[in-house]
Amino acid sequence: MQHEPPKPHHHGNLRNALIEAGIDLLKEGGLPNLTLRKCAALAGVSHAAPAHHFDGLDGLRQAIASEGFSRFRQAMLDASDQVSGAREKLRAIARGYLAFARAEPALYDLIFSYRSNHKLNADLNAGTSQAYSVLAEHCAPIVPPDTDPLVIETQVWSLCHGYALLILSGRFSDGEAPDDAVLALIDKIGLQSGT
Amino acid sequence: MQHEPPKPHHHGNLRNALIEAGIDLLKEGGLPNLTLRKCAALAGVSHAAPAHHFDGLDGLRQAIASEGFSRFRQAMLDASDQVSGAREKLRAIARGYLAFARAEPALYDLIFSYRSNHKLNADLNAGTSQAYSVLAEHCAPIVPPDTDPLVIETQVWSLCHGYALLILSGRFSDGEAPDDAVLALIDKIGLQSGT
DNA sequence: TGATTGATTTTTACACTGTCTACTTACTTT
DNA sequence: AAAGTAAGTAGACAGTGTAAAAATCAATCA
Repeated sequence: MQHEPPKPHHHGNLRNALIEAGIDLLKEGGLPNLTLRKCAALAGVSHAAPAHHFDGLDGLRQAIASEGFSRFRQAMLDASDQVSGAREKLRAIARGYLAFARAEPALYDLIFSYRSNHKLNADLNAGTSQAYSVLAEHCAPIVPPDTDPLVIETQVWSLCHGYALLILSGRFSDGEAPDDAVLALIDKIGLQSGT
Repeated sequence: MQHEPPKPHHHGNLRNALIEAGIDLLKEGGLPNLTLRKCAALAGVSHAAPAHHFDGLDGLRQAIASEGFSRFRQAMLDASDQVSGAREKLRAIARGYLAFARAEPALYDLIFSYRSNHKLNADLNAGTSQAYSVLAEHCAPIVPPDTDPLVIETQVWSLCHGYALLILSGRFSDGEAPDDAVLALIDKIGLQSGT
């Protein structure tokens, strides 16, 4: 039995290198800049290597999206860890959400670019579930007893998602996006309406 | 075989025909199905005609997006006209918003696919402004005296936009999307927080 | 050791796309 | 009627994803 680290081929760890190259391409030129051939060139392999590794362009995008969801989830968790209290943590989640969208707009675009008709692989499905779990767990404390948690989660998620996309669309000048005022609406989610 | 008369060469209203063909392509296969060459074939012209007319693919997409914004605006107005009262009309706007996204998902994707770096032509700019005006005018009555209208508008817009995209992502099974419960949050926008 | 085997990677080829240029047709103007 | 301009065509080119072959590499086996 060799305990030597495996040295697969020309390239040490082509799969990860391709994912990293793909993320760089996204940063550089957005979604349309992520092509199999550019990714191959950036990783120093032949143009057909990525397709074989990920079973086509969609597979590469799903692999990158899976990594993207992992980073997205971590951005939310990092923000949550800096405060305490249910509603404070929920607001922090929202701030982490927006921070990720602003820091990695193209990656954010990619992970939310899938529509219902797409068949997602296991990795990407797990990634989305784990990211959604973070949101759901932070919503749980503010769900009123007679309310479906899905409704509260969807309200929070919709507000963050929609606002993030309005920011990315360029609607607000730099530094003029009214984050706090807009996200203040989160504090009204889950409260009794009438009183 | 008769002697074929020379092709009309002058398509009556090629510009509109191409926009219509493009919308059909979107319905059929989503954003990636909208190509200059398919659009040309569907309109019965040579493959380079659309590029000449719209100055490239991006021009065609902007022209279609402009038409899309017009229909989007009309969908909101139609919904608003069916009810009366400020908050009722605002909720109706939201329902019209969702109805359009569900009816024309690819067109909805297209009109919101532009990022800040894109240079938009005059038509598209006007289209976005007119659509936003409908929202802003319906928000105006619920803006508290000491609040920036932009905040209220952004809260409503974010909620609708985010929720529409969650629906299109396939998160909810057919007929199980909790529209009313989620949009109930609109009723809490613009209210004094404490009380 | 030497050969085999199976997975990786390259090579080669093809169809499709946007764009560019030259060309032809149709209509307008003088 | 002639010239000129706009509209649409035809062909070529580089870039793209994909599929199939061919070549390379690492590990195993006799």
